Amino acid sequence: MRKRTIPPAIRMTSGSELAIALRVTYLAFHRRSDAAFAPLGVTADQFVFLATLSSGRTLTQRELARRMLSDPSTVRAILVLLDRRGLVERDAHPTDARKRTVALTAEGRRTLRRLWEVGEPIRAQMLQALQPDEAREIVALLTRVAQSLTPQAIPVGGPPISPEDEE
Amino acid sequence: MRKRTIPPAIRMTSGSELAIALRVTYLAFHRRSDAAFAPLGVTADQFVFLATLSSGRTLTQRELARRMLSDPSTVRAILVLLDRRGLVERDAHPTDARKRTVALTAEGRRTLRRLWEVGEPIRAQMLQALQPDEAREIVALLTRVAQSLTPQAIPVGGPPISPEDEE
DNA sequence: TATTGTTATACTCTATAACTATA
DNA sequence: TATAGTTATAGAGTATAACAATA
Repeated sequence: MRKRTIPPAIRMTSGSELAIALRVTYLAFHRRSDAAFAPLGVTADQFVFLATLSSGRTLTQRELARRMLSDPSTVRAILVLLDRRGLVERDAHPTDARKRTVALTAEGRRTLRRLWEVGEPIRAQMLQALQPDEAREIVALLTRVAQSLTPQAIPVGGPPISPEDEE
Repeated sequence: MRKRTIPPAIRMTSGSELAIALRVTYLAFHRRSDAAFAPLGVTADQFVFLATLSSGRTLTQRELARRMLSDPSTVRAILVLLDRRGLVERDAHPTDARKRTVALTAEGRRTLRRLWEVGEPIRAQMLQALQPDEAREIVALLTRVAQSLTPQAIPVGGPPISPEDEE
């Protein structure tokens, strides 16, 4: 493999290159995921909801909305769909009658397990394109970029529990 | 700065970490862009259409659909919106009466210039979170991941001209 | 008064299927 | 027959504003 004739330090990366790469990559991933999940009647976005609900303690809709960086009415719309499919259950909150708790049903958990399975090849394919240290690197860099865009510094959604806000 | 006690080589990066980082970062960027473009009455997705139309030669709707990795009817829906706003023009193809060419209007070009301007701070903010070599690195890694997901190997949308398919 | 969730409404993006016109 | 584009239709995600119930 020959050395490039232009030293890499000279070639500046523009913001739009990063924007395009980010967009193309995410969209490719999102579409592949949607296609893989479709036979199970679930979208990629809905999968993220289910995965979020499965990790950690029971959430209220409001907490879910904050966690998803979405509007409460958006969250409700998606929950209604998942409810209709019997994948989540919304119950009265034990101590605050305004709130509703959201939890996976047994079928929701079963479906989620299948979703993790059918999504695995896609994630594996992405990882195979990278060396282990490159995979660490891209996650670290993406995380830095995400934080630079959200000054409120929401940690990049680690799976299970985390010291919860209040309540 | 102290060394980590766990050598980084031991900690494997999982596919879901990459998936989450990709999603969170893209969504943050997309939402920020939408908010910045909203006063101009254009969405982030529409901006990508306009930018694609501005670079290189005139396209037909079909070519645009392939370029955007979208369905022709999706492309049409967006073009109708842009047409209504007076930002694009769809004319009869000179030699093939089935086709329609799509091009920016003068106002489309003016609006696109403004969109580049109002989007610049967001792209700059992303870049500031990275060293120049890191910016190159993340673009390269994202591109590799994107290509691993799209076996048809569509090059990651470089701006202007490229040796076009056929026609 | 502030908060949680719902309702009504609307817009964008997405895609499928049936169709027309042209090549 | 195959291709370019349209139409009709539908569903998913998004958000705003007005509202009811509760804290």
